[in-house]
Amino acid sequence: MRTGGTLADVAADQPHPPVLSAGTVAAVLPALALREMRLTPHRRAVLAVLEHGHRPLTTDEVAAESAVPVSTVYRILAELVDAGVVARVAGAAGGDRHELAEAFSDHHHHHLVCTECGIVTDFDPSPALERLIDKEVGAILGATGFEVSHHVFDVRGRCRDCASAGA
Amino acid sequence: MRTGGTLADVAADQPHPPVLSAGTVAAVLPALALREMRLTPHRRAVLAVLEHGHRPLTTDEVAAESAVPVSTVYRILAELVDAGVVARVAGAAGGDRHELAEAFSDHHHHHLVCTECGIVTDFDPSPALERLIDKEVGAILGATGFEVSHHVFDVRGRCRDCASAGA
DNA sequence: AGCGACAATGAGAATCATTCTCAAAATGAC
DNA sequence: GTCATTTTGAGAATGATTCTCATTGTCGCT
Repeated sequence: MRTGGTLADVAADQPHPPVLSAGTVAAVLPALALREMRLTPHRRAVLAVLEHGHRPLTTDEVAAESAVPVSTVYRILAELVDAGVVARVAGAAGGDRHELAEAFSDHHHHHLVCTECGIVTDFDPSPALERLIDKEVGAILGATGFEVSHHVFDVRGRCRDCASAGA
Repeated sequence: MRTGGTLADVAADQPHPPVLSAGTVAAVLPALALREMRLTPHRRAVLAVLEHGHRPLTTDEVAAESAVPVSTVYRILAELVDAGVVARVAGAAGGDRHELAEAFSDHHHHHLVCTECGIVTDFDPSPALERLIDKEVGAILGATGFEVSHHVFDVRGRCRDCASAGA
């Protein structure tokens, strides 16, 4: 083989398993090391799928795209959530979704959750909103004794597809 | 019986099932009528429990306090969510929770979700934050084609009890 | 008061996502 | 290489939620 192989040919050979970016690898390794966890091929595959998803994915989506067995995906996701590398996102329905934790991803963002098909998309908040949220959230501990770890700001409704299809 | 019965005695006979307030009944009836649903004793009991809970309750909590069979509670909650009378709240774990929808409850509020024990408490946002959120959310449709129905602003962390017990 | 149509109920079966189990395979240290 | 440890994976076990369907309750009508 490989006679007149082009880049496209190579890409066609591996349509599914995406590759984990070097930057993410560098960021993730120390976090895993803290827990004495290795960056195994499977974990790498799961992270790669999440990184390339650019939106929270269901466990099934991760399993399908990473070609890792379901039971292993469940375990790996749980471990990664534990290690703080992955965030669990409560979607509309059809099971929880996961995405790279913000510290390992590009930026702070929020979610548009479609209550019809359950898909979740990322969207960026304005800095002004974030500043106000942070201020507000900071006051909670004093007022209620509740120890804040982070906040979730989701917007629910119908995604463009469901809105145009539905009515 | 009923010889020297006092109010306290009567109360002791029905410690659990709370009563649905007249205001809520008035607000809920038209919403049910739209769906040709009746305000049956069971539905009334479920709503009463939610109204008196003052925080999102799990299905089991509702079943236990309303003395309505579990399978019926599931169906009733689903119907009421459908009718827009009840809101489903994604808690930390241990199943979804439900509370009266904002339109039928006292006010707009958000949630403090304890990631340790899963309990969810209501808290009030500041008007300034709400105004900014509304403005921001209003811009989403134009920018993304996403048809917003409402927003969810949850704060996650450890409740006072778990924080003091845990460490 | 009686009837008929339909809404509501509930006990248990069925389903579905998630977790657990445990033996086999991979890895890293020496 | 060899050992100790971590990771994996197929399937069983669990637990929450949904479904089924025969029974019961309710409303409108007479």
